[in-house]
Amino acid sequence: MKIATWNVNSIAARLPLVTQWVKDSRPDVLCLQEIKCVDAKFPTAAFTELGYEVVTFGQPTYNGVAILSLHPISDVEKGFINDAEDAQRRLLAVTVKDVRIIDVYIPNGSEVGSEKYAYKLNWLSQLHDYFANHCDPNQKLVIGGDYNIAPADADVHDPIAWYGQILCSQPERDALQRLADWGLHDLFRRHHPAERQFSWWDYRGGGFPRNHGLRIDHLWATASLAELSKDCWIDKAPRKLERPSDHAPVIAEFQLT
DNA sequence: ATGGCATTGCAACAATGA
Repeated sequence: MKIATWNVNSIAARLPLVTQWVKDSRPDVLCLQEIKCVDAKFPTAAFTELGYEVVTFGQPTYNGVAILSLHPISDVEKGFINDAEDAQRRLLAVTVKDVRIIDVYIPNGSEVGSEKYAYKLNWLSQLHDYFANHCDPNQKLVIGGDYNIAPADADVHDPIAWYGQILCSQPERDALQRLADWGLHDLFRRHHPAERQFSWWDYRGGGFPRNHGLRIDHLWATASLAELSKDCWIDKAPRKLERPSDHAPVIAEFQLT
């Protein structure tokens, strides 16, 4: 069973590329972020034609998450428990084959010290509480998404240039560590302890050809599910195509019936 | 210090991203 995550930076702009990748890769589950459209405008039919069930939690212009699954989806939860109606749509949880799957688009944070940075740290705190109060570290659970945090310097092309900057600052990394301490394991690192690979490259300044990237898209799993994981990898191929997302998909394979 | 590139909503360029 393959579970994948991909920040597509607008599903409308990326539809041909995403459907082609889904046809080629056939993930059992795909968590999408930044769909940037309302639910009614999500191209659901393009994926049901490929055999997928689709759940969306969209909003116009910014944010929005969706999950595609080849297997039946149950127990859909949208957003945090006490979110206001107009809250930013960044969290979507489903159950597929007894695995709790949580799709997140963690806020970017703009600049360290900014209002958006405070919002990001608060959102991360809410995410921790969501796990602490609402999930069981002993269940099979995976959280996939654009975390907008490079967990360590090994996840950064130029750690000196990025030192203390947004996506790399210590408070962000500490917030991520709190989630890890709840009981989550970085599947890419588990299978590739020393590899320097990235999942996002800036559109500007030839970021991709120069491999000026960060590893900010992740699949983290509870221990019982991590034990069943066979590998986790980043597929750079779609980043090389015409009109790509600035993020590459991340995929984990599990030994599940 | 700034822009660099891309997307959306709007119908020019501002907001946002990372």
